[in-house]
Amino acid sequence: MIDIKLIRENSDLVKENIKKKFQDEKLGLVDEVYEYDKTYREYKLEGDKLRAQRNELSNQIGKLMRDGKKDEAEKIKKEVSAINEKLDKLEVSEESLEHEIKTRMMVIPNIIDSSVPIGKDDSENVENEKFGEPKVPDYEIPYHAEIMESFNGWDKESAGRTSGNGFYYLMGDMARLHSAMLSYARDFMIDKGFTYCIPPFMIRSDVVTGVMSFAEMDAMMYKIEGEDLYLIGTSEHSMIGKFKDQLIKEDSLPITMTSYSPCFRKEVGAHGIEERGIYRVHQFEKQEMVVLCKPEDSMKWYEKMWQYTVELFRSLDIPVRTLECCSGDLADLKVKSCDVEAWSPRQKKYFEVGSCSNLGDAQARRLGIRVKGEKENYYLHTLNNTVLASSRAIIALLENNYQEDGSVLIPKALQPYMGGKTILKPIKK
RNA sequence: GGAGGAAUACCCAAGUCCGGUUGAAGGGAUCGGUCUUGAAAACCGACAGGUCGAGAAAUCGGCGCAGGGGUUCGAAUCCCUUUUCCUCCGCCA
Repeated sequence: MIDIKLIRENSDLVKENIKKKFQDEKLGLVDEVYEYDKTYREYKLEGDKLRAQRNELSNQIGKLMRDGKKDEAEKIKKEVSAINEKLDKLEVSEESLEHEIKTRMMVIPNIIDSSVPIGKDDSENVENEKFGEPKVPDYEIPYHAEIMESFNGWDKESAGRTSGNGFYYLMGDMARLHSAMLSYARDFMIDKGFTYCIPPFMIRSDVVTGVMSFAEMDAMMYKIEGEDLYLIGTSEHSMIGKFKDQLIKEDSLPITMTSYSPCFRKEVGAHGIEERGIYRVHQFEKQEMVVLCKPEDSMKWYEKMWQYTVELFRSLDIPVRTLECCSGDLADLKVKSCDVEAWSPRQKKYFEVGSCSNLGDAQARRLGIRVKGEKENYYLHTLNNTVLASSRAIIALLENNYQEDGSVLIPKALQPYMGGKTILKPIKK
């Protein structure tokens, strides 16, 4: 959510931004908000005056009653009743205007950073930088599901029976590898000075609408039946929600956290669950990094954060690149975002393993996360980035460390978490 | 899940039964000063947070005692409701 002052003072900028995001259908909202807001402030001023009058007169009644001047009090009571009648009507209008403004403000996209490339959709995202040599061995790399199968490492069929499409059992070494990578990612971030957190895996609807747009909510979130609770799609949701309605001391910034959680996603829309394997699934686990900082520091943190993920994947011998999200592909709350993509020697292209985002003050404004400033209070900036998402990371690791004989080398960094094993040998070919 | 109790400002806390100069006593903390070589203590003084609106500003006004709603001329105070915490009981890894 943007600051309504922007619409009051510079609505052209807001419109320009909507155009950059190719959401022209939302252009009208800006003028609507402008007009509603103008009327709302008129009504509020009038209402405030009436309320001030009422307060004044009620006080008088109090005094008269104490002095025992009942008749005079009764006279003023009638006056106040008349004011209240006017107010009742006015307040209904005030409230409905407030509502109209809010619903529009909730869908007007955040102002994107000037550095964001302009483009319609994900096909126009821009490669920023490559890290590590994207090698293609001269033997064929099997599909990751087949590799896992060769270790008796997964069971899709049973998961289909228990839970349906989009779920899986990880077994044996694959399950261990999964946990090992998450543990390694956790320790990696702890070493960077981030605070390790385990948050609630379910959150209320007011938190959900605070951290994401309605479009994202519909496509992602599982609702618990009969309760005001949603399964989180990422721990970012609970970690940002943690600060809802808080006034934070300036000297406690930046707040840098690395959180673990399972992630549940409906994956409705564009791609859906169509591929076999564990590329796109309803459930995975993720180590996340979340930063709350002063507005002027958020871009610095953005740069740092994606670099941490790159560093982590490079330490696992996985080549990566960063892909900058273009304006049209950027979610409405985001100021700037890039994906970290891992190399797939099988597909001979990169695929997404993480996403780093600067949300500016959008989440803070929606949730009321403010900082006590020296002169005045302000909304802080929030950022989040994937450290490591279990399912995608396993694919990247298996493909990039696959040997011709079907074994998989375990990168040095991971060996302590795998009981010292240096290689996994297939059980069946 | 059942039965009780509680929620007041940065923290502690009075006020709630019995509605009216209480937007809120008192204490702590904080800031300034006196004293001191310096500090502490003591004493003196200041300061009450937040948010919305009007205004060039000084300033003024609305809201605001966990959230929402109601009764009333008027609500921290009465009623309903939601949430959270505490105690006890039940269930449980």
